[in-house]
Amino acid sequence: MDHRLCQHADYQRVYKTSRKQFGKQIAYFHVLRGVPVAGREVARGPRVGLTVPKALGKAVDRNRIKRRLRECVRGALSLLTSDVDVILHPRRSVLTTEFAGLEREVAMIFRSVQAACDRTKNAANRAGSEVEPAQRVPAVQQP
RNA sequence: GCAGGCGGUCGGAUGGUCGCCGCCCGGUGGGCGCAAGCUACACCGGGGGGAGGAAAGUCCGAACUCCGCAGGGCAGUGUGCCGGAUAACGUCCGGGACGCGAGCGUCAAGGCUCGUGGACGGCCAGUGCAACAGAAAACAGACCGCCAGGUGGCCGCAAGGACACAAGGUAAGGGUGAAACGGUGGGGUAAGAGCCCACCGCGUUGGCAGUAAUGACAACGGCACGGUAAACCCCACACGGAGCAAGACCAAAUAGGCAGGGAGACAAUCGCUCCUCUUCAGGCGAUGUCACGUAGCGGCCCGUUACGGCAAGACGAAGGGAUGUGCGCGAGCACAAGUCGGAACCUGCGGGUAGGUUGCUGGAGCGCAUCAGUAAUGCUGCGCCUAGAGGAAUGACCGUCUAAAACAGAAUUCGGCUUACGGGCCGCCUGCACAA
RNA sequence: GCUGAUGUAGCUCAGUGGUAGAGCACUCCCUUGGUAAGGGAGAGGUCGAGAGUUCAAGCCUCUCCAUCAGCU
Repeated sequence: MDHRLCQHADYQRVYKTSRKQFGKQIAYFHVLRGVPVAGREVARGPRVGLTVPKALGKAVDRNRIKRRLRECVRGALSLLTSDVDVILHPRRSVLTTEFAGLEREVAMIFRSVQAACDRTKNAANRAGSEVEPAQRVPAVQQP
């Protein structure tokens, strides 16, 4: 299963339904993917997208940022277990910092994302057993 | 040897561990097929390939694709010494003239040699522009000046001297400017002046050399023809427009377009028929029966249940009445209410979106050699295949050379230009130092 | 990727090749008991950068830089 997030529509969904959170050198968005709609195939497993706008530098610098981050994501992907979409917004300092520090940061982000997913899933299960789910994320999951 | 300038060339190498994107081969599974086999899907194994000299800026030129197009002209845009190269070019090569720098030479200039630079046709077709300064800025003119002679008075014994005035002569000197109808030297003169002479510049003519640009030479002229065309313009030549997000093919859902079906029959009763009422003609509806369509259920042509076939869909004739508007003193007359649409559903067709496939890399290609050419380049032969993605592939870490490499990332493809760039190598020129 | 447009004072914009301007904003003065308005004076510009043409460039030509917009 592809762990990349590609479609423009997917990006829009993540941006709409989540709030920006900040790490030291990377800002990130994350959202749980909804229940599969009948007749529509939905990808399983975590997906990660990168956004590197033109303001971060010229083509060489942007490519380098993406490559370093992809390498970090490859190492830390096993930390994400649920069906979650994550978007990373790196800063310019990603170009120059030590690679080991970058790896630590990505791992930390993924751990916190996974923890947040577990929390919301448990809350949804408890609430969904009796009444209408009042939580924000499950409400959005309805098609 | 060092420093500087110009041109060319290379654009980190190598080893290890993980990882990314195409391609090829083999295997397994899936799918299709009676089979042989095929396969665009998934996985595994192996092999091989994977950014640039500028990939950049998008400044030119092409290929390719679509649109337009009888033919010709105007307008517009671009190019602009000559010859050659090329698919083409604003590019490249060679040559010429000109500018700049250095050296040699000269009293000085002209000149010679080397290097180097550039959008280098035409102001003897026409029109325009030139602030300020200056007397004067364009078929020239005279401010301060200079000048023999004339007139006037003054000084002086005289020779003559200085002054003023009018009419002239002159352009050497002063001064302004970016630019003032040739420059230097000599003669000449009242003062001057190509007025005359020598050299230079310029122009005209002539033949000579050269494919040509042009060059050198001779004779003559006697200075006229100032600058600006990256001012309008003239001359010569070239040019249709858009661009791979061009274009082609396949094509879901939803909405919408077009065509057809839906839009049948029978009997009686009760109704409707356009502001309203009455009558007539025609038409229509509801209820009923049968047939039909759609959906569900039952295994089925069949049965059964539900729904559907629409504003009671026509618009004609005669007469009476009400309302509104206009006209009319009024009686009254005229006009108006309101328009033409077809439903659910089914079938077919065409356009077309998401999405997919293609265009997509073998080409005006690269390397080597021979030959032609001063060269750019071309012919021939041999060898090579060298990214092709689609949110977009080359990375991370550790070694060694060696220290951390500079500018920087393909997106339809080529030929150029321009701009950015650490360092290495090669060639040419200049200067300095040392040695012979 | 392709195609266009624009850069002038702190801001918004003018500017036929001949000394760079307007409005708002800023500083000082007058006016007022004080403020605003009004009047007067003043400061503020590498005309995005660099070359070229020209006697002379904000303007003409070329090359760079930055910003904005359109095509999907």
